[in-house]
Amino acid sequence: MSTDATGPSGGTTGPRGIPDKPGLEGLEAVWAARWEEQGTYTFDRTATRDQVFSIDTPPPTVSGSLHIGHVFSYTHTDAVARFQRMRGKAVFYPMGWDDNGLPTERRVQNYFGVRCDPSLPFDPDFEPPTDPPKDPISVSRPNFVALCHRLTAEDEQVFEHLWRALGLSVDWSHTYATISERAQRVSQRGFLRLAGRGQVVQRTAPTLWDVDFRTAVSQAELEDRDRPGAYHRLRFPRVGGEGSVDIETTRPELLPACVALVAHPDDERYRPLFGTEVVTPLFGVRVPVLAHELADPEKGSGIAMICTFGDTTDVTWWRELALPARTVVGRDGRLLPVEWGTEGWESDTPEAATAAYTELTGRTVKQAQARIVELLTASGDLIGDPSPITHPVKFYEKGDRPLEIVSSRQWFVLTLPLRERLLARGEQLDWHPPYMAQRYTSWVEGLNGDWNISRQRFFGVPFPVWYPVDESGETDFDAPIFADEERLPVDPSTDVPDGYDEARRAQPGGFVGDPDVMDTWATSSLTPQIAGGWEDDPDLFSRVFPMDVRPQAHEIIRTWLFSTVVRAELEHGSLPWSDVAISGWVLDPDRKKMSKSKGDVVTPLPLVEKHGADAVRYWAAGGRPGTDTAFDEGQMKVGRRLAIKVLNASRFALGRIADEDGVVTAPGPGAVTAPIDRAMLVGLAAVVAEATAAFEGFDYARALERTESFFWSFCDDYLELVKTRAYGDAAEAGPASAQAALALALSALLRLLAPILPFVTEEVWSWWQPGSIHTAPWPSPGEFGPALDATPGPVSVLEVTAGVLGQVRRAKTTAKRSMRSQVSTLTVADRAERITALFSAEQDLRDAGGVVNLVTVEAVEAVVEVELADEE
RNA sequence: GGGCGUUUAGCUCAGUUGGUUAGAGCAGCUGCCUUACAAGCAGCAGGUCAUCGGUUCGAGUCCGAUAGCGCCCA
Repeated sequence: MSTDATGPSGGTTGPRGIPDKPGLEGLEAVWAARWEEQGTYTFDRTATRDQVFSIDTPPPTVSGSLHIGHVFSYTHTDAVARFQRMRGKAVFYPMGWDDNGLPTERRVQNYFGVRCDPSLPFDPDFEPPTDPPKDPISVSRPNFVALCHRLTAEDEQVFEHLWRALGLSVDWSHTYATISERAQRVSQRGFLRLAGRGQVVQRTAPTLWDVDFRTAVSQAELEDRDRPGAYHRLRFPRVGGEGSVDIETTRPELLPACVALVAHPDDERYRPLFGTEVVTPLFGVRVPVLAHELADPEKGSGIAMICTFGDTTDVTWWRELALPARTVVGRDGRLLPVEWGTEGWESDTPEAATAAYTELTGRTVKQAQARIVELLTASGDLIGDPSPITHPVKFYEKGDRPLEIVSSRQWFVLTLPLRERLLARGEQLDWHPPYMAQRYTSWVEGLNGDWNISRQRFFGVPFPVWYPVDESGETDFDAPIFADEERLPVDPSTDVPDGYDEARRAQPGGFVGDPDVMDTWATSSLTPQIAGGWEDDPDLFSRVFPMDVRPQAHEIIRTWLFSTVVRAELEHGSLPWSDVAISGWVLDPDRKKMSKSKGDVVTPLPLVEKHGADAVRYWAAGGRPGTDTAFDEGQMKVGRRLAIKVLNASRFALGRIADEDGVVTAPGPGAVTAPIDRAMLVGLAAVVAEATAAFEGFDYARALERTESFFWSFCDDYLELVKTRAYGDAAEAGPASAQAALALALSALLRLLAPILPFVTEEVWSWWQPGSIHTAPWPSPGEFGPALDATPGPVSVLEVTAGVLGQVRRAKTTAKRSMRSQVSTLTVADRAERITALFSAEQDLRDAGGVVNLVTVEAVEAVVEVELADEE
């Protein structure tokens, strides 16, 4: 035995020989190190685009917790990557870390017990305390950002360790981070290109605003949550006419921001009022009664007040009906001071308005609502009691209080004009599974605003923009000073625009930097450009872009997928990739999504250690594309058994086809002459074809299922049937045929399983083959040689023989006899062609079943009788 | 409110263009030390294919409705 006990070592890659007692223990560490050392997964930069398979790997949020869902979806991608590599593609499989943005800020705040105060100066000696203090320490923005970088670096190590243990075939030399200098440069360059083409503009506009995080959020980050509320019926007197109009609102505190009433154009009740005016209670403001189709006649009294701004419908009405804005809610979620009677705040009764509004100023919207209800009740303008309802309220997906809509200056990517082009791009994409395209389509169709990319946060990519400050100290936002592309990345809070010096920062006649950072999606939407070296490495970019596939989960179709399509369309006039592979979720055994709050999140690394990486991957690969899958350790045990079976079956087969040093002694494909051996290879060829087609369509689960099913019957039936013959002298035709067929089948089966079970297949491959299985050619039916050329008979010899063998086994089991016991007479009645097939494998059947006498009878109906020999 | 997916054995899931008696694994039960594997092997049992209706010679499969579960959008 030439194998040394320490396993593979550097240098040679020849066969290592067959171990006496093969096992799965430790394969992950051995092979992960070997792959790294050998550069097995290194991207071949000389390959041209048509020879490349490029993957836009999802960068995991490193500040989030590792969970089993990561293992699940990344395994899917890795299986496809490995298949494509074996098909001869140069696979571009980078890894990214998403460390940019709010999740990291939150984690840093909690982990170190700090809070960012941008007004503080940088403290070069700052060190966070060992234990986070109860009251957060205020630190400068540069100190805060440094802590973010420190923590994410640690988090990335944890992820990388898992990915390596799991055997992802990533080229680690192409790793990026979304806050890295390169990602910042790409993000800023992308922004400048958009600005140069007028596709991103700055404007003051109604903006979804989280009052706790004090930042704008985009439509894509919204979620509806059902919250209790109440309809308040308010009475608006008519101007110059008799009577009044009652409206119902859930936001009575926004009455001072009311700019109009609105009803459906076909609503007979309100038709006569269109074009007339009413007066707001308490504040005496004249507002028009208008018509718009979005007013719902069924809702409340069928007529609503438009406020600036209570919800997104208000924004639509405000824009389409060209209404003025009266802003009352500030960025802290409290009511702003107002001077009634001045321009924009005209009132018939300014003194009364001021008196009422003074009661509200400075209060939160919730407090203001309680107070205004008291005021309206006292004035008699609130009709009846408020009627409680439950209604959907818009929240920032990471937020705790309902969003407000405030007017503010933000950068918007103009997505609304792109709607038709984006829909067309969605149709050009190959979706796996296809029905996921619907999520994209309905999202694009439902777009109701441009994409706000400004965020009033600290840890992110800054805008490469400054603004001039005029002689009176006012910032001129309409004349932004853009950074030169050559300087990127820049931080306008510390860098100075060309032609200025630092002394003029925030001075009259000087400049100020844009204080905001970009939405994380403004960076993540450029992952193909960041990973592919856009502009920084044009040679690489031309070889990998547009990419082949974006793998991702379905819940971020509206964010990540959508925004990536937008950026590629605007920047390159193309799709960012040809295919998108959507993975499902991991559900807990109750079929609910696993969630941290429920405490049922499963940490993956212990599972890998317990069952082995191949076993965990086997479970993951059982989840079909797009389908949610229950967490099931039982499936991991099944996977482990499969891996062990691969070891044992290989050891057995190799004992017939190679010497103890792993040198193959079996004859070539031309020696396969026995009909049963041919039949086995014909079946295997069909599996190869099916698995290949499945992998090409990103259906790793189907490929695995077919391969696994064939492999088990190969072990249980074929190996048992040819066992005796394969022991024979290779100089004879029978043994030679069996040995040649075993060599062909084992080689192909190992390669078919390699994308799912990379460790055990590599281990076995190393016993008798040079090089890595993961760069070996994907199997093709052609390699089975002339064995497939013979016209297959009407029935499969293997199927018929295995069927009869099964009957023999059943008889022995029923008689509670050992499988070794002899069959004195086996009588088979069957159709002529099946009898003929059986006879072509007669000796194998006799050997495997211990059959002494074989009697056959031609019959229409198949009957097998088994007469067992007496026990000795 | 509109849409997408899903419902098959106790559990997890296959079931391709409609075509014998609906399959597999796990769990259960009964056995077997069989020179690759007891971490194994052989066998048994277990299903009104969610419900109702329709098309068809024939429906788990196609069509329509209903219900449960999950999700997307408004």
